[in-house]
Amino acid sequence: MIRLSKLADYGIVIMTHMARGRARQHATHDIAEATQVPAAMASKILKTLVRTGLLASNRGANGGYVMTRDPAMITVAEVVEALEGPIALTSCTEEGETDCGIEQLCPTRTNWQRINDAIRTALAEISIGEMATAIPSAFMVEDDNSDHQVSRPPMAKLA
Amino acid sequence: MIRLSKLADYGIVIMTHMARGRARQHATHDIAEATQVPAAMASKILKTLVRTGLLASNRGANGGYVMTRDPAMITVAEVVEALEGPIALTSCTEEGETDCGIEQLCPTRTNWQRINDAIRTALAEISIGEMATAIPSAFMVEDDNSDHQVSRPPMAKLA
DNA sequence: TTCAAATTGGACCGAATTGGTTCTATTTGT
DNA sequence: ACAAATAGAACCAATTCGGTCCAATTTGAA
Ligand code: FES
Ligand code: FES
Repeated sequence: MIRLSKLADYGIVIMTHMARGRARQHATHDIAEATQVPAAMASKILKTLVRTGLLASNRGANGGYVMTRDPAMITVAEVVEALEGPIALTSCTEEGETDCGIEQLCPTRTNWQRINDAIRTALAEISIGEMATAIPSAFMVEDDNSDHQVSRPPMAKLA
Repeated sequence: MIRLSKLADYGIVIMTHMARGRARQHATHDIAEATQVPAAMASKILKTLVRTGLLASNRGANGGYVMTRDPAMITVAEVVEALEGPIALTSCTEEGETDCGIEQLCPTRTNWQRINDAIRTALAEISIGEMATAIPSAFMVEDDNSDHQVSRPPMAKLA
């Protein structure tokens, strides 16, 4: 009923991958290959993740991307927000858009806010760290190609 | 970060309106006027709400739409689902789409499910009744034109 | 110093989705 | 018979989205 954009979907997959790998730094090419996200797409995503501060980059030869924080401290909400742009709330709740006289009273408005909050909270309660390591390690497969792949099965649709 | 379609947005506004008005039956024209949703649009929405069973219709002259349930018993989740089509979960979780070998183990998958559930729950925890009547009645304006309007300010963007 | 491996930023495009309209058929009260 | 409604579907325009491509820059290494 609510669709998450592929950008965000991919973004989470990528972050999860980076969190899992023991390598501290990852190059676009490797990430794309491992996650099956089209390289150009992955690049685009990585770039914006840098802009938003969730990743840092080392340019030039032997460059790559590094997570700036402990994966356990990064929420999926952050990743999604980073990729789907600034969190635009209901137009009514936005600054300066005082069109419908009864702002202070309108029940619909406050209820929407409740819904908004509920969703954001849900998304903020799961960390990339969890996404990456929720499997009991005993069950982990040898070669880490068990990485979550996007190939055919994208994670896209929500709820 | 997550956009609700205008269809769903409008749908909720319309249902809320119908819940609020003391009239049991509402004609498309009146609803459109009251909510500022373009008439054709409103019509389309009402039709599908009937198809999904949230509304009943009386055809012919003096016809109109009626809620089939107590507004307090209708959740926003239901309205949204009714209008945005069947709830498609992650392709991986859908039947028959067993592409990525490790379904049983993939942590990402189970976490997505958690997120999905969290969101659906959030949406299911607010009833149309609440949307319509959350204001302490003491504060209600005389003429019910204080109805939530869509005109300029649509409720569209979520979280 | 020159080359190759990387990231950066932005423009760009085709396809899918969405928001919205319109038209015809059907039902029903008067 | 007529008018007021809903039913259903086709249809169109505009936006958004998924994805690609390119020119510029940075940096390690031969
Ligand atoms: S529409 Fe703006 S407050 Fe209700
Ligand atoms: S991608 Fe299907 S289970 Fe992880």
